[in-house]
Amino acid sequence: MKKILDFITMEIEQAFEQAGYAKEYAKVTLSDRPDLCEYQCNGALAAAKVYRKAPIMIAKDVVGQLLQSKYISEIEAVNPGFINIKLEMDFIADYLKNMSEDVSLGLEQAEHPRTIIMDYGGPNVAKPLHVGHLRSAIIGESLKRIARKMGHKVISDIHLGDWGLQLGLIIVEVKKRNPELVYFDDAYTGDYPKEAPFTITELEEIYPTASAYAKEHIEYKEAAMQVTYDLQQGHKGYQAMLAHILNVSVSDLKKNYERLHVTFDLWKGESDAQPYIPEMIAYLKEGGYAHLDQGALVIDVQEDTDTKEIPPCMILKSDGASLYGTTDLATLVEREKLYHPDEIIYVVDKRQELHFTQFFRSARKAKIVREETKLRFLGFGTMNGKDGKPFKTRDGGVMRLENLIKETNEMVYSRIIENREVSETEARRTAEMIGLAAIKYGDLSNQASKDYVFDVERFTSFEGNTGAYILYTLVRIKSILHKYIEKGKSTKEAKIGRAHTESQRILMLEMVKYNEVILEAYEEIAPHKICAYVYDLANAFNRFYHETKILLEENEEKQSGYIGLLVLTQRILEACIDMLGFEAPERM
RNA sequence: GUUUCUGUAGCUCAGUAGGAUAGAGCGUCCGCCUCCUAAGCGGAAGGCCAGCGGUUCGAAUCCGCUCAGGAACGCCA
Repeated sequence: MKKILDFITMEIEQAFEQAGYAKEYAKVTLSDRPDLCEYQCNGALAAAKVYRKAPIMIAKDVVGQLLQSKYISEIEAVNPGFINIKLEMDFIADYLKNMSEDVSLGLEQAEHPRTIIMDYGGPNVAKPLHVGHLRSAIIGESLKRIARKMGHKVISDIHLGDWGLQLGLIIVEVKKRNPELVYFDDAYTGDYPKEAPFTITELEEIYPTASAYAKEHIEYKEAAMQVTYDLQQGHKGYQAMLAHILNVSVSDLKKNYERLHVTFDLWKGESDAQPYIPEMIAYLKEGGYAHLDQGALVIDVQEDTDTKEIPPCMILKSDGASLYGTTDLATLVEREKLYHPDEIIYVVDKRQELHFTQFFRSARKAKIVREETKLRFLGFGTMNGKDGKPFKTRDGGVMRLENLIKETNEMVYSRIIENREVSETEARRTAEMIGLAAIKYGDLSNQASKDYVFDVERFTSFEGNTGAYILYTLVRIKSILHKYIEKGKSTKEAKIGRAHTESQRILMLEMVKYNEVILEAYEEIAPHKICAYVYDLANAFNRFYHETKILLEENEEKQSGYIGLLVLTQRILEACIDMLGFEAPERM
């Protein structure tokens, strides 16, 4: 379905041409003076220079062409040269009718669906999820859902951190504690046990212990580096150990991501890229893309237009071990081979930006990706505490994600039982839904690239621009529709008609924007635009709700129109929050 | 040091392509439940858009400088 703006722009373009001006000036935008008009065109102001004519004259010429229109009810040229537009009511009503008849609510489906790999999550195995992982998961999940709604094929990959020194450290520590295990017996040739020699709880303790110990004891660290190297060279016992670490860790991670309603199509990790590395290194050397520098293998990525020095991308350390640049490139080799993506989006902490420019340039230079493959880096900002410093627990430690969710839900729960009389189980279940909405909405309503303040008090408050407000609006709609159906009426027969009041018209104008808002959020990889929209829509609805007695309305046609609006508003809100990654309860 | 991001109401944030009177929420103050969930709605106060200069008919937005804060800067990821 065409966007509402397309219809109007089309007409205005025609008018510009008929009046003798270039149609490039016919850009129509939402009005920023809603008291004066609904849409506006500022093209006459821009055109004034070129045509050496007063902008108001141009505007008047254009308006003169548009006195008859299917879409526009009022159009006016205003000093110094604005063109103010109000829409035809029947046109709005028809547009909404068409939206409700479409499964995708009139959202234009991609003509040529792209295959997009979304790389987000990126947790380390053997380490519990903490708040640092929250943003990547929330933002990435939302982008995935938005792109899918637009009709694209999205493959999400968690890209586990399961390679590198951390593995060596874990293995060395396990060896220190249980040297008798078969994994450490080089003479052993049999099968390795299926059961892991540790639980997730133990694993979570092993890594920090080892890491701390390595800082104090150089020979321990060297042993870990050796083990890392051996692992990378295919040491059987260590490989088996890695499999255990992965198993234990992944099943725990799955549980936690599920709680966030975050899912991945692929649970690949850095280790999966390993098989591609030797061949890739050979290719990079032979092609002359990489060279030795101070003993390390690097790819130069400096470009003439750079204002700063970009250090080369390091492929192999001087001891021959691979590092993150290596695995990232090798992962790209695999992705090209298996999925042939049109686009890859990395949702990663913005502090890694330099690494990603190095890595992207290397990939391009060495032709590891096709020229038309788009590589995008969405760097997100830090999640800070109320003090403006990186989020910590009360005693200054790293906050585990589990605990953050638990605390949020707890807070929401206590607010629910303050306000409503509900059963314990319902209150708990509702608290989980609101809690998730609170966290996600709190995060996504900020621009991803900026740092933001995570304030549980504010996010879980039941007032103002919060996730709970959106859910509450939905619950109100559901409640009315429920009662309407209880009266024996069917919502399916409801027909959207002309607006009878100002608040109804405002609501309808808000609904009509859905299409363009989602497209914009997709193109700019900006979920916060959906948050802003969903808030405006909820606002417009609540105002309408307040002024309109829907169930008491006696005029059948009016009531039918109201119900039609409610049903469509519900569908739009639900589609939006689905793209944000949460859902609404039946009651709250 | 170099590079880069950020600076908008007391606080947390929006601000669409350079356009009309810079918008929300929280907090403060004032109204509104005999009526579909008041977790709501209406209203008021609150701004030199960090500062200075430039481009333009017109700047929060573009350019330059200054100030303040954050971040990155080859063998960690």
